[in-house]
Amino acid sequence: MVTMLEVTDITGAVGEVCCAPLVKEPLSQQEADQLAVTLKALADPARLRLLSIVASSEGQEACVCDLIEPVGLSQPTVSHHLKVLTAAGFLTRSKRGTWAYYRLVPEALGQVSALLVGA
Amino acid sequence: MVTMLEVTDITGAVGEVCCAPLVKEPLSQQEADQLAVTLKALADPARLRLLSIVASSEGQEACVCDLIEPVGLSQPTVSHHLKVLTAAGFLTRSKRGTWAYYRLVPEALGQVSALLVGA
DNA sequence: GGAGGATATCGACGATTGTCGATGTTCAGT
DNA sequence: ACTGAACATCGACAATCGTCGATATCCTCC
Repeated sequence: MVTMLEVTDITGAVGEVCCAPLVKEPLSQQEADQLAVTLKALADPARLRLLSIVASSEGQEACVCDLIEPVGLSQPTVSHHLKVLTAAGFLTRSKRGTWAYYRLVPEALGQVSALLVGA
Repeated sequence: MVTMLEVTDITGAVGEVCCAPLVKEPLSQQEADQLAVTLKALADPARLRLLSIVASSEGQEACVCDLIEPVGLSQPTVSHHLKVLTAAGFLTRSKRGTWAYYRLVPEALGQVSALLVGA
């Protein structure tokens, strides 16, 4: 069975669909599939909150321990959401000691935004 | 059972979450829920293709009969997706004779885009 | 008013998703 | 080495989603 999470180590799929303005010409099947995968990663309340918390932290990075309590979900669930966001290219992960720090990929949201509206 | 489609006649939820830059400050639970609903409407290959076909038609509108064959799905399924897009505020529906024409709401995508990146 | 065409709704089905508890893994300090 | 802490993975479960065929609704034209 092929699950979405198998693309985890692709290190971000946001940039792969490039410069195809949604409103200008019809999307191909592949373009639509790619963009849908990226948007699906964003289309969840918990992930949106996690992303916004990371984005508004100093250095635009935060460790998992600081994210669990604000979103009010279990640690495995938070870990899962962070993995999805990372696989989609919105976050990067770096481990320092026992802690895992997730940092925002600044251009990622902008690229999605550019795909929706014209470039 | 409460389904997502019961909000069909809300005539668009895109504008309701206003001016909350995702990257500036953490989203509240309600803001995240709203934005997630809107993004979920977008996060499907078939709907993205339908939206882009409508958007790139003359007058940015198209009737259902012209949409079925390009996306390669059954008529009920296309109808369903158009309803979701309309409920989310990306399309409007107007019936002329036997035909139903769906037209792009031009500002809708821009508002979502503005929510993702800074205003 | 009956027939046929365009679209919407309904009911059902398999597939995917979000969530959790339990467990595994890796690292720091003693 | 052992313990405890931080995080990831696993397996399971309920809920949601995308899709279809069948059917209902609405309109036009003869």
